[in-house]
Amino acid sequence: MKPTVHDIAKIAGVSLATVDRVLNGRPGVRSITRSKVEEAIAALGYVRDLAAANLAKSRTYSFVFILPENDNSFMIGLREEVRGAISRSSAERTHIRIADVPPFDPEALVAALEKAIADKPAGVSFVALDAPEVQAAARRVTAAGIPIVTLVSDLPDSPRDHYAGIDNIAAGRTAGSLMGRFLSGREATVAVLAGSMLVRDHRERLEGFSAAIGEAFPGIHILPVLEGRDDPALAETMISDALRRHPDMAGIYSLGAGNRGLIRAIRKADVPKRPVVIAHELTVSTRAALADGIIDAVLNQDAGHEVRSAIRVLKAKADGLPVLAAQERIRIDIFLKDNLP
Amino acid sequence: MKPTVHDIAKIAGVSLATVDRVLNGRPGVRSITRSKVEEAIAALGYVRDLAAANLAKSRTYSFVFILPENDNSFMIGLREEVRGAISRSSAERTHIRIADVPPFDPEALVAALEKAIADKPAGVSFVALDAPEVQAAARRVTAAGIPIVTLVSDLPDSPRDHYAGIDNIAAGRTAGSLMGRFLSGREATVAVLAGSMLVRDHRERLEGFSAAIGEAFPGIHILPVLEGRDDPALAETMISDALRRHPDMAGIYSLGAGNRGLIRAIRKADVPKRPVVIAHELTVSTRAALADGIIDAVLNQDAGHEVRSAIRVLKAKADGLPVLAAQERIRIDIFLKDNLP
DNA sequence: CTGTTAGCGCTTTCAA
DNA sequence: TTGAAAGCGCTAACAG
Repeated sequence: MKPTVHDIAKIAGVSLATVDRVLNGRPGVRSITRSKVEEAIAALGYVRDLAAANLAKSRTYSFVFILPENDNSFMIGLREEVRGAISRSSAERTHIRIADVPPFDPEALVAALEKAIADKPAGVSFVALDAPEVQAAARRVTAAGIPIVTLVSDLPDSPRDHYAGIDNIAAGRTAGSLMGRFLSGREATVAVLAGSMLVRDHRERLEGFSAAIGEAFPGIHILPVLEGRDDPALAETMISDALRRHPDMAGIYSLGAGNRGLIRAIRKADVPKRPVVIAHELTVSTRAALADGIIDAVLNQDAGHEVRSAIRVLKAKADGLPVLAAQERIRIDIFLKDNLP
Repeated sequence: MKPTVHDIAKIAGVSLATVDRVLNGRPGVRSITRSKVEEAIAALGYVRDLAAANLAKSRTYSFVFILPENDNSFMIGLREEVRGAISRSSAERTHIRIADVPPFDPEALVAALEKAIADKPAGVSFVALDAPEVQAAARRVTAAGIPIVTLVSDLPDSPRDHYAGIDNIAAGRTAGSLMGRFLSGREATVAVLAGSMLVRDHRERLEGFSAAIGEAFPGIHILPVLEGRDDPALAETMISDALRRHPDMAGIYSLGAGNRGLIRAIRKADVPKRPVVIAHELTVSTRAALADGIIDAVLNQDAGHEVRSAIRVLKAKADGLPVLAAQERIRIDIFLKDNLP
């Protein structure tokens, strides 16, 4: 039989309450008593039954998820996943609040973090913006003893406990390699469509893409980045223009959102040969374009996995437990039309 | 406050024991009483607290995992993952037994299934072999009320509750598409190295590969399949021979195991240009070959995910609970040297 | 500083 | 056919 607190109490010759105090590092135990209990714990190889403990405490983990009110499919999907987690709250002993913030607004994010601190939740998860004031706010969250998991976009040089998202440099490199291979390393001109170079993810993807191309495919020439602000209409205009100016354009890497516009531009384009297109995030539109052969590959991060992982990690951190690294690694999914889920 | 059995008892005007009997569909309740209780349950929107129930029952889920004593890296890794799960047993309230069976031996698998039935576990998971006697045995497991999750290799036309593994036809198609794209659709000869055409996974991968090539890359000619029995030494000989006979060979698809031999053969080969190589399963050797540029892409199934998923699903089935399909879908991971984990 | 006692939400004898 | 009461493993008052 698995040892319980009773066994410890018996062996150490103390009461349940004292065992509990030692187990939970609460004060008010003579060090001599404490060590007797600790010996018994070690001798028995005791491991606490978290479920029973949570039952006794009628514990629910309260978390705050701070999400940007972005209207692209990916962010909408991410929010949907958090809602899904909320609907499973009772079974998972969680209480999750979604805090909405305007996109790309560090001030608003800081305010939301302050509000979260006031709530004293068991954990906070947010889509980070790479700004000093956000880092400072994150430090305050940590100082308040609240675990942090950054979601989708990381906050380096901050004390966040975990990042639930992909390695964007690696994603960019992957896109670069695929582009190079699909173009067979021949002389070619490729365009890059980004949302904004102010966003860290986009900068990193571009960095990885350029590096991979530069190292292995010297014949490929990358045009200056087009910043489409993740806006379909703007993306459409920019890509149409670019295709007109460079009718020989052999490839397009779309590393941000707004792919609906990109897809429209390509469908309408009057070019001898469709360019190789690699985009990010599997959405209704990119999926359809992949199936139709308009897009050649889609790199994806699984929003559901990210949200579930963030919750698991926050729980573990709240309980001071280790996480299963392999389970929490967010993959860079590569989808061709052949392996669509 | 979340409603509890006490609330139900109060509202229905019965005792806890009766509520419990209704909740668990146990006999000995007048139908009039039963409906009173059911009304109360519905009115309150009651959902049972599984953790509390398991505590009261001091329940542990006992599972049997039947694994082939195969000595390739993938199977070794799979076994390692099951061991990892065993080491987490106490926290996860599971008791997992590994049953070893000789590989590719339907009789042995059937015997192991029979033994599992005798154990009366809460669930069984096994790497299926596609044989009628195995299907029959699986039916007996189901008849005994034991949930089944097939692992890595599926058993069609059987009543298995779930399959924790990848879609091998899609994997083959993916390999085919990548091969075609990497070869730019030019005239080319490619070889296929399989373990055995008697294994369903391998047949399906070949089927998908051939289909994808046939549909989109008519210039590519696929040589007759080489059956290397997942044996490195044999694979090495076969690939070396093939490269000698076809010095112009442009690609190799290795859809089984034994990749160490394949890699050695390629390293030693005296050919003008290295072929494009696509292999399955990320192992120490395929990983190194990927990094060195010997292998161009590796398709992988995450053994850790498969095992954790199998356990989650078996638990859910044992409790009659639904599963989160998105969480349990095993992806076809595509690794280039740029997105290695 | 330490122990007693009453639960958390559910299940399970054992009586009635 | 129903109910009372004890208990799963742990925690949290409240006394001493």
